[in-house]
Amino acid sequence: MNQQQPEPRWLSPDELRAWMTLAGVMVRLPAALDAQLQRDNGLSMFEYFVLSGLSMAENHTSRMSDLAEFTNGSLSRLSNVVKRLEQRGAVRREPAPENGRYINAILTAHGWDLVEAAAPGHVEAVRRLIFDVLAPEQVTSLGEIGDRVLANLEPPSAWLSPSNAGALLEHDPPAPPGQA
Amino acid sequence: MNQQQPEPRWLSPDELRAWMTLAGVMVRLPAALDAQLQRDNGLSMFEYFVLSGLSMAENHTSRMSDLAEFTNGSLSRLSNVVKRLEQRGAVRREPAPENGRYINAILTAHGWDLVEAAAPGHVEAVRRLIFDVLAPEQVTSLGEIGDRVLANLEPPSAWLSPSNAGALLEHDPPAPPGQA
DNA sequence: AAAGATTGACCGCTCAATCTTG
DNA sequence: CAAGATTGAGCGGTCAATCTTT
Repeated sequence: MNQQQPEPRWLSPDELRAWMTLAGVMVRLPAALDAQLQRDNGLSMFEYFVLSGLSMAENHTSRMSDLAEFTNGSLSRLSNVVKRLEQRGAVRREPAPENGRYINAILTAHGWDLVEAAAPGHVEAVRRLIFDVLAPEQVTSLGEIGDRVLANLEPPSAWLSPSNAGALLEHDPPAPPGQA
Repeated sequence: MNQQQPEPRWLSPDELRAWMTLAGVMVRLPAALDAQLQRDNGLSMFEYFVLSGLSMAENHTSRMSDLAEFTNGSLSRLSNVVKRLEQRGAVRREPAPENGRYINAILTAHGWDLVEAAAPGHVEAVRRLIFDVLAPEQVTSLGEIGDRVLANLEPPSAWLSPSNAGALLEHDPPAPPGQA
């Protein structure tokens, strides 16, 4: 006992500033995008990602687990959200033919209309809030930085199906609004 | 009527990838940092920012509005959180002497102990999850990118006191753990 | 028994309404 | 009456327990 713990490596001024800024972005940017979607289309960003993910998936169909991964959400959160989307007629669910444990979420025609209506405004907001203020090389840089950080970040335990990750997006989108 | 709406400017493949990555980071990074603080110190990141902000403020004191700005939170959220922190004995509140409309939040000795205990682990997590995987020039780049995006982002309406913004951090920190 | 998914109780955030001070 | 702050109702997310299919 009485083991001396190592002096913490504090952040340099540059790092501290970058971190404070990043913290601000992580809070305010999603809030701004959520506000736009909610106001114009009555959707949360999470709901939009669900519908958008399905719109890009083969046969507009995706297993709940894959969809959870795609949306960066827990399976239980997704389950709740999909239930509500189903009540709104935007999605339906059925067990996968090949294995009854898997549940497929399927975009309905009405769900398609919802994404299609929401996509332009959302993409416009993303463009205005992010890419319009960045130089092209900053976009590249942002992508690389994000990739590195994300690769170092395991899914917040209790999310996710252990086995097959990322079946989504491994083929090309059948059609628009595959935009995010 | 029948006004033709402009064809939406979709995202380029690079932009789309950057945005998907960023979306992942915005969800998973806060979750990871929250998990560390919760597990090791029983604090949410928001609570930590509150205590940390006070620890850096003059006399360990800050107006509720300034603190809300600093923490990127709504005044009402802050009010609820500070109430709980007060019940835990980490903070106390009193009206500002010069103007009874202003409420000052003040860090207690116990609150100081809490931040001091939590800071090393939190900073270590920030370092491990972000700066350890980035080259120095990427840190610079991240800071610039974040600044641009943030500058373009007004506070989500209903947050914030209209007048005096950012009284916090305009003087130098009295002491550690001023490390965010 | 394990994987995939769902459920419900708890907790915290949001929004609008309210209170208080100047 | 306006600015600053608080309150409470409603809603949505989390976590652990449960259900179902293999």
